Order: sequence, then C-alpha cells, then structure tokens
Amino acid sequence: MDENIILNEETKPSNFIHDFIDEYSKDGVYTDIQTRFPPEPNGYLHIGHAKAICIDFGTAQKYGGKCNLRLDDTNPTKEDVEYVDAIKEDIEWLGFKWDNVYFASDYFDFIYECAKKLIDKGLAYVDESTADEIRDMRGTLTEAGIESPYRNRPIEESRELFKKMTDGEFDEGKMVLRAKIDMSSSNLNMRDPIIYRILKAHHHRTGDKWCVYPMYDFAHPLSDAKEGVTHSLCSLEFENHRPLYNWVLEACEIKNPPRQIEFARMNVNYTLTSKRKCLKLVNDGLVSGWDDPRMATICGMRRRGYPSQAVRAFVDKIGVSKAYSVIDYALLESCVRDYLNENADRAMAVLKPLKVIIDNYPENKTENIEVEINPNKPELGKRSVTFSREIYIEQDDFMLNPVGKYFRLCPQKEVRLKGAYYIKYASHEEDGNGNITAVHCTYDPDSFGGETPDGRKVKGTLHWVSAENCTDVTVRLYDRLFNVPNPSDEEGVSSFADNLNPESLTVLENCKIDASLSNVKAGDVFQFMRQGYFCVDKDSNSDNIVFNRTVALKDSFGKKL
RNA sequence: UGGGGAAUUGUGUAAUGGUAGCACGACAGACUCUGACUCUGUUUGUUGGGGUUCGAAUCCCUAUUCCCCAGCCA
Repeated sequence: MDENIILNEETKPSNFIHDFIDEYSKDGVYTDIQTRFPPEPNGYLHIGHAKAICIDFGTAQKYGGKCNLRLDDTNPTKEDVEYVDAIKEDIEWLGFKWDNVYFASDYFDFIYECAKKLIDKGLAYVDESTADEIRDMRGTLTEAGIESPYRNRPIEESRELFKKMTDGEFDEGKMVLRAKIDMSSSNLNMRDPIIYRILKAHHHRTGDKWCVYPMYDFAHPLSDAKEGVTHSLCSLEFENHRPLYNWVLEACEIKNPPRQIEFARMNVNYTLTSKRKCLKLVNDGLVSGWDDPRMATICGMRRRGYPSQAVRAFVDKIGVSKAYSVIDYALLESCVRDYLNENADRAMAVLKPLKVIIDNYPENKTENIEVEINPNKPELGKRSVTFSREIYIEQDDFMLNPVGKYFRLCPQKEVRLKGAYYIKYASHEEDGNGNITAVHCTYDPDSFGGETPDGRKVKGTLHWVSAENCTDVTVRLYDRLFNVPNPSDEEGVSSFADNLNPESLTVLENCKIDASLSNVKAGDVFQFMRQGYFCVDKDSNSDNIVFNRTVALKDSFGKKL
C-alpha cells in the first residue's frame, strides 16, 4: 500500500460511523470491533461496492478488528459460484484482506434452529395464504394490514407444517413461515414478515439439502450474530429494516447483539451501476463485457488502468454520511491522475503520426537520446530512445497557419524535440487533397540534449518517436459511456441507447512507440508524455500491443484528440 | 395524505453555541525540456420563515424539498 496516497487522519472527512464507535467504546461496550462485507454473489462488484468495501474493511482496520467476507447466498435462484471468485479477486485487488470467507449458507442449520425456536415461542407461524393474499392483507402505506387467518393457529400445527415444508412435502408458494409481529405497524417490514419460503432450487453450495430458505431479513442479523459482528454496516435503504433486524436478534435471544448502522450509497455521475442496465449493455454488445474499461465495475476500472490506491483515495475523500449525493466523476479522475503522476513511468508515443524529416540531419545516422523515466523519481534513471533523420510527431503539434497562443511547430516558431534537438520548419508535403503528409525541418546541431550554448529558449517541447526504430501499436481512447449525468434516471429502451456517448471508444491503429518499448506486458502502466496515462491491455499479443488510455492529462490548451 | 431518513458554494465534505474551512471543478497568474506536475490568487454556500442567545450551520418552532418502504429479492 502506498502510504502517501492515503489521506492522513487530519485531512480525512469525518465519519459518523467512527464517531459512533468511539462514543460507545468509551463506555467499553465493544472491546473488539468486527464488521463484514456481505455481497450477494449474483453479479460483479462496481464502484458503489468499492465504497462499502472501504467502509467495512477500513473500519475494522482502523480499530484493529476483524472483517469477514460473507457471501449472502440465501436465494439459490439468483446466485451463482461464477461470481464468488470475481468478488474475491476484486476485493483483493482493492487491497483488502478478509479474516474469513463465510457464506450465509454456512449458517442454514443455525438459522433453521432459530426459526424453530420462534415457532416454539409463538413468535412465528406457518401461513398457507397465497402470495397474492399475503400482499392484499399487508395493507398499504397509509392503511394497517389485517391478520392472516393462520396467524393464531396452534404452535404445534406450525411446528408440524414447517417440518413438512422442510421435508419437501409442499410445492413452492404453498406456504411460508412468518414472524408474528404487528400487522398494524407503520413500518411495513414489521407486518408479519416472511422469514422462510419454499424454494425447490439447487443451491450452489448446499446442493439439494434444503428446500426452504431463509429470507434476508431473518438470515442477515443471525449471520452477523453467528460471526460475532459488532457493527453491521449497510446502505440507507435498510434503515426501515433495522427494527426488524433488532427484533430478530431479541426474539432469538442473541447475547451482545450487533448493531446495524446505515450510510448513503455512492453515486457517480455519468456512470451506471444498475445490474439490470449493465447487463443490457453487455448483452446488447454495447460494451465488450463486464470488464470493458468504460464500465464502472471494479474489473472494468482495473482494466482501464485505474490504480486501486486511487480508487481507495477517492472513497476516502468523499466521506461517509447519510445524505444522498452524486459524486463528480472528475474527482475520481483527479485521484487517478494524482497517483499515476507520482508512480507511472514516462514514455513517448505518437498517437496520430505526422512524419517530420530533418533535412540537415545525416541520412543514416542514429543517436541514443536519454529521457527521464519519472521526474518525480530521479533514482529511476533514464530511458534511451533512438533519434533519426525521420521521426513522427503528433498531427496536432504542427499548424501551417497557427491560431491563438500556439507554441508548437509552425513556420514561425522554433521548437524542441523532447530530450533531442531544436528544430525549425522548412517546408512541407501535401497529398492531392491538400492534406499535409510530411513536414521538412532543419535542426540546430548545437542543441543536442535539448539546450543550446547561447541559452535561447523555446516555448514548445514536443514528444516524438523515431521512424527508424519504432513499433506500431493500437491505442484505445476511452471517454464517458453516457452523455447524460444520470443515466440511471433515464427509463425506456430507446432513450437508454440515445444517451450513450458514440465517442466513448476511439480505436487508433498504427500509433508509434519506440521499439525499445515493445517488450511491455499486459498491466504495464505509462504516462505518454503530454498525452495521458496508458496501460497495456490484456488483448495484446506478440503481433500487436494494445494500450488503453486510462485518463488524459489535464489540458489547459484544449487539445482534443 | 402512514412511517423512516436527509438538506452547508457547481460537486462532495468539515465546523456539534464562538472567524463557515478543505478537496474536486472553474477562472486568472507564476514556473516549466510534459500547455502536465507544482505554486499563488479569485469566484460562488448554511433550503425558506420565525424564535432562544452577547453570539446559531449548530438549540427550539414552522414550512418546503429530496430519498427509502406495500418481493415468497438482497
């Protein structure tokens, strides 16, 4: 972990959860803090999960406690092992280590015993109403519900029925186990919530052992309790569930029960985290997959080249509160640049090449030019690249008729080739359509290394790649996937597609890098000077290297690639 | 129109009765062998209305706005 990217305690936004823990620790209520990160293994983790992960693991870390990864797999019809490994990989990549990996299904026996106990205590009953009937009897937001005709059936009857449910004697939907709480509660979750249902589905871990499965509201508090969780941190939409969470714990006579604390989930503008909509992007081929670098998934960000340290710094900076918020994507990018500026090796690459011929440079001569690997880290030394008579520069770095404060190559100005020589425009070649195909220049032999004996200054310094010793590569430029700040607000199939940014991906072929760089491997990260940060994509092979642009450099000139 | 939450600059977040600060963004300038980085400066804010107080973002009253809840999902 790179310490200098992590905010120190003074500059961190406050965190009401930690304030809460501090408050109670004073009284010695909690000696060992324990949290958990409880995803359901039914999809890929995204930027929103990153916040939860940082809060869950970070809180345990801060207090020297434990944090388990718990896969919340109480609904076999929606879950799959496929996701478990992906979830683990993403958490590890973010830089967190769990104390244990558990599954809610590890506790099915315990949870089942708790259910039986509730029946015995008269706090749960088997209801044979249909789903429709149960919904109708639940009442509405403003009207109380009515009690089920099965609500006051003898305990013994519920006990036997529950046993038969468990033994598979009834079809799905035939009956459910309900907690007996209060049908007139203003909190709908307390109107005799269903705690067990029949599901004749194969479970990815328990196989066909069970045909009844506990509901989230029943399984979650008990799983927390079973593991010894002290603080069950979750997002705001579970606030209404807290009374039920506490009810379950009390009814099951759990000693030292965990506390649930809710925080606001993270939203980032121009991104989508909705599972349904992301799936549509993938299925419709609008993106290349869940790890498409434009996706706000953890694996997408990883492939895009976002350093995990930057993602963590981002989460640290946005703070923890209960207020609904939409974070500006620019803050994430700022964190990414911040980390990469410090840590990425510099290199030169020409994305849209324009041939430059230096007329007074000898035909067959080449020289080695040294360019610093990272100005922030002189100890890394220099990179040696080839200089020759013919080189490539960026098309944007030459203008025949410059406008505004243009201080790159143009007929009026002398410029420096990074680390090499000063050059001046001499003439240019055009094709039949008036496009400039090459620029002829002259160089000042006394300016080797990028400085002259007379000390004259030039304003512009251009990156370049030798035409003699270069390799062609593919570069993928990414931009935001959506044109609207909040794509999740948009409903409907057509508007969904309408809001996509048609320029979210631009593929550039025949980009030039110095041949000495052609041994890079997937995951390698560079700053291509004056352009941005790039990483080598996994699609690279021995024939062709593919770079992803992680994020462009800030550009106050307004250069558009 | 039931209940549960939340409102501080463009965005996010501090300040828990005592100078409304920080970060990102934006804008201006300095520096620069990356129009980057760095540095300096500027701009914009306590949802409205009352009240308590020497003093209120903070406490009280009231209004408004936004979010969540009627899955045998999590």
